[in-house]
Amino acid sequence: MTTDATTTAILDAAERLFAGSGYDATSIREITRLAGVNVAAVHYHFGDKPAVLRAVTGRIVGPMNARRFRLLELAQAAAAPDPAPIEAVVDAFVRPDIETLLALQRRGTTVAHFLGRVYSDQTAWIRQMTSEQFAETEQRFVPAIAAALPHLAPDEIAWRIARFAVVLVHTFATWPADGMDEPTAELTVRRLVNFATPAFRAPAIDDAREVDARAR
Amino acid sequence: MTTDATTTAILDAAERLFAGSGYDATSIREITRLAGVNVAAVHYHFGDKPAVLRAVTGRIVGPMNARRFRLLELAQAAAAPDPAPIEAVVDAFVRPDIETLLALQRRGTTVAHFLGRVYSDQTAWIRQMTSEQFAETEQRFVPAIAAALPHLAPDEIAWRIARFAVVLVHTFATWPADGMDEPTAELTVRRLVNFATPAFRAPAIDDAREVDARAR
DNA sequence: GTCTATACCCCGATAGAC
DNA sequence: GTCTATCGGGGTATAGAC
Repeated sequence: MTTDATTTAILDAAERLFAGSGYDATSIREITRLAGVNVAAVHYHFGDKPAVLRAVTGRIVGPMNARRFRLLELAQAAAAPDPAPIEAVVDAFVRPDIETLLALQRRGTTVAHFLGRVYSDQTAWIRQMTSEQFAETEQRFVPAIAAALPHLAPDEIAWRIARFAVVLVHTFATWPADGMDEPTAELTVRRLVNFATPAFRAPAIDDAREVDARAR
Repeated sequence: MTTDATTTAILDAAERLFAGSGYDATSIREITRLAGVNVAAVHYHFGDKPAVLRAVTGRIVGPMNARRFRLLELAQAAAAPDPAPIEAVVDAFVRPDIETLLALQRRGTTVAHFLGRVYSDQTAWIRQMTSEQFAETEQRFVPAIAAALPHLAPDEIAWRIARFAVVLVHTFATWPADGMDEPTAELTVRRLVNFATPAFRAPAIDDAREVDARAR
């Protein structure tokens, strides 16, 4: 089982160290020292160092995405038969992450910093891992946004989601060291939604050129 | 002088390797191997490894910022006595970087990836270096945006600039491997400006609540 | 499943000859 | 300014006893 005590201790320690110093700067020996287990245990339970990163990431991202999809469905159900409005879709994108981190309490800060580092890492195999995990999110949110903003092509929507995701990841990376309380978290969600919604609503550049021409 | 051949060779090699693999994953020995110089030369010319990163960064960012400030002044002069409109300010923020990278031709891709890595690095001393370099930009652009959007508090403007900067850094990190041609670069600038302008224009969240109340 | 011991390698930095 | 040699350390991974 994955609930094995040694396995969990290794994951917890790795999460903390990756969050604080990044993957490259963290050694297996540090992880085992912090976890109170033997060096060989890591190789026995995970195989190699990349597998540890994959395991730490998967443990966090799985539930987070599940929550995100559920919230999107709720927003769509609430608006039916109309499409969910763009604010609600953006909210469903951001809120699950902020709330999950808040619910994790003390570990939330660690997890935020960990996600901030992994999701902005440009190392090829790490990028591949994160973009595979992100694929389902994109696949579900592009149609939701397309329904709310029918003037945008799917490619343009995907482009904007990717830029917005970058801002969200930056929020993780700069997560306050002492965590957030509930009002601050709510404010963060509203601030992000407020900032991003008009960006999503912007006409595509070809349309913008038409608008310019019309205004002239 | 800084035009010393050995110094330049080391900087060029370090830039390439940092761009491709990141700071941690690049060793001084690799750098000297690629530069065709001796290991000890790095310590003689720079002192230590962090100093190499600082030198590589400074060589790029100095001219880039100079160009950014000049373009902001031009935009302001063109609009005088009115404040420069927000589109023009955002354009002056983005364009110098894209154009500098384009002008660097083949090296532009390397420099873009290098900047993408350094400016999203969360290591304390690297963050300090980059935020010091960014301070002057913030200091100049906050008033320029405040003049165009008087409904926003300076703190809120700084917050939005920081988020937008993150998107720009992401553009560097995902710069096409074979570089950009001029039309693509122009399209990238317009796409970014088009996406970001409405985000800057958004009312602050307290104002937004008032707007919601008024609409009710 | 857990531990010790170890193989084998690379690292940053410096001393000192040239 | 450049090079060789070396110090003192840490790294991943595995073999093999328990």
